Amino acid sequence: MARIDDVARQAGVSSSTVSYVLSGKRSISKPTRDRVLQAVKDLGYRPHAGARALASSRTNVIGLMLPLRPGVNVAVVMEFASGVVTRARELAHDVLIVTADDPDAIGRAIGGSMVDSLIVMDVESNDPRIGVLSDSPVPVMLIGLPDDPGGLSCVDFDFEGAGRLAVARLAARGHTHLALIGSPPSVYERGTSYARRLDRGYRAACADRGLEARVLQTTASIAAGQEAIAELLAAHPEITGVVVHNEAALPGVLMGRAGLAEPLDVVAIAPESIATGLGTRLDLIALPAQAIGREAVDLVMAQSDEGAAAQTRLLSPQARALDPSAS
Amino acid sequence: MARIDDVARQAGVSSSTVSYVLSGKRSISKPTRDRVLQAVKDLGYRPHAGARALASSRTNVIGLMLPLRPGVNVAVVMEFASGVVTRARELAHDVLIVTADDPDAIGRAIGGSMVDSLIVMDVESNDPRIGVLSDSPVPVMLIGLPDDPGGLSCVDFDFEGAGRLAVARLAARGHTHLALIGSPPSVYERGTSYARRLDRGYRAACADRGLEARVLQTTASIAAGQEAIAELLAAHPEITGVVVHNEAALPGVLMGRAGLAEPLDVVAIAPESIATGLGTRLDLIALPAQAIGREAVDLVMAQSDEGAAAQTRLLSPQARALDPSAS
DNA sequence: CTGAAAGCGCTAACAA
DNA sequence: TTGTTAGCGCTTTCAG
Repeated sequence: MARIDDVARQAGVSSSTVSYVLSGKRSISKPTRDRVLQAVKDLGYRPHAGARALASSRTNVIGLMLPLRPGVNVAVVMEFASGVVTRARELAHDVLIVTADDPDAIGRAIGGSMVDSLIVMDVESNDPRIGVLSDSPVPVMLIGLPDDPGGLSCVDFDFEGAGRLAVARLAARGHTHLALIGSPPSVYERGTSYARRLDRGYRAACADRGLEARVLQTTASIAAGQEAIAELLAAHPEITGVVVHNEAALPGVLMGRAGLAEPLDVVAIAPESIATGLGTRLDLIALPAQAIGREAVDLVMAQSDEGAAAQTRLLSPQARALDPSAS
Repeated sequence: MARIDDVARQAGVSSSTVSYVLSGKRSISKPTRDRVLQAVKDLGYRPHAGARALASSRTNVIGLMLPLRPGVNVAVVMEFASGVVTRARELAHDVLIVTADDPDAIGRAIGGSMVDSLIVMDVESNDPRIGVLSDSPVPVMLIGLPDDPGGLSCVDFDFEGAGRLAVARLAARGHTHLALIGSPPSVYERGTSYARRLDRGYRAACADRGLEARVLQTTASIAAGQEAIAELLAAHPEITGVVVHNEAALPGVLMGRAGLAEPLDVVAIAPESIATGLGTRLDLIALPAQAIGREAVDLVMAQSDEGAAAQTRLLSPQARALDPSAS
């Protein structure tokens, strides 16, 4: 592997000049720059990431802490992650995976100066990691919204707004008896904030309209979705509209709906890529997971590069009718 | 952040002793070691990853190149990835994500000495990356089986065997008219080897038994799965058994089956975690994605640590009846 | 506009 | 069993 001195010699300059050409931190005359870049290309020179990190205390790597425990919806996780990775690459950064269940991982990544910043996914209302993260020497970005962010930045979807919007959509179409087919009980119990926030928005919007706010916590499986519909309509045949916030159960709900005599109006909250995969007509409130991932990168980079302050950003919900037959 | 000299001073030893205690590359008397470890703990010392990489030319990071293009089944990708990440952590390694669509990524990761080895997912029959990877200075492990591995190691599922096994299962249960609901046409066209290999095994096993080998390339969506069943039985009502190798369409196939008058025997090839999520009885040939990920790590580490030779390993298929109601 | 040289924090000979 | 020391390859003052 060629080193910086090889490039310098080949271009007839000093190694510092090569460094400056590559970093652009100093103006270099065009002829010199051209010679250097040519030498870089000729030799296939790649700066050694470790040496660079050691000398500059910057790694150009973002840590991404993601949940790998059973029960999380991997498709949704991947959607966020791909937003992070894609945006990071656009900004010339790489992404190091840090698994959430490794207790020492945070320390290793941050303390070991492996990353310039850290994005933490799947943050719960009362997340035990927040304490450790709060006095991290590098900027930390939470995806999710804990009860107390402890001074850390957060990005997330406005789930409360999404719950309200879902009810508004159904109410506007004349429905007066609704239900929410929600996250699994385990997710509620774990205190995952998005489930609670969606619930809150849904209930508030129902209350505003004097509607009864039924909620069915539903296991994450297609079968559970089917059962939920059957169960719901058996107990409450007057229900004509449901909100579904459970990606794994959604197909089952739609299957259940297909078998009904009376029409059932469904508003789903899910990433668009997942909803379109269902190939069904659907009123969708798209969970912009990719966009949130990208936003997380932008915000955390602003903090590490420009020393921007911590902030919380919620992305607003937007509904759209999905109609695969129309495309 | 405490540095190695701080630890050395605190423990009353030299920095090299600290280094040796931490790496275990030299025997250290118990009292000395204890003092060092105590100092490490007291100061919250973390070795600087870059400095370590620079001095030792080892990063303890594995690169994982994964497909992020639209159309890949993220759930399946994540399954492989989680196997890689989990196993890597067990072996005290971290994982750096390298996206496949970034043409320069391989060079940056390998040339920049960011990783000790590279695992490449979703390798196609005639993958253009193989050329570059073949003369990589670090060991490379392919997940997938190209026509010509170019001297690189490969791990994959024995899809051909899985195709044979699926037919054997159905034949053993007395079926004589079968069909394969396979990958989307785009996957076949892209030359993704697993689709072809499964196809080959399926056809061979059919041929062995004098059965007609019908194949329906199916789009990756639930709706497509439903349509596939309808279409298939409309054209060939004599079919009583199908093999499904299309995770996204599988739920649709099962929905379609539920609506039939005659029973339809289904053998699915999919990761177990995906199949169990369906909550249905199912004859499953589990695609051991996690195990493959783990195996990839083990093999590539054997290469980088012990200089083991490149090799190809295919994991054998195993069938099992899935019955959620029984659990 | 360019160069020389002092580290960044660690590992691994080489010595003792 | 432990210490001394010369780098690893780069960035960035400080000089010119």
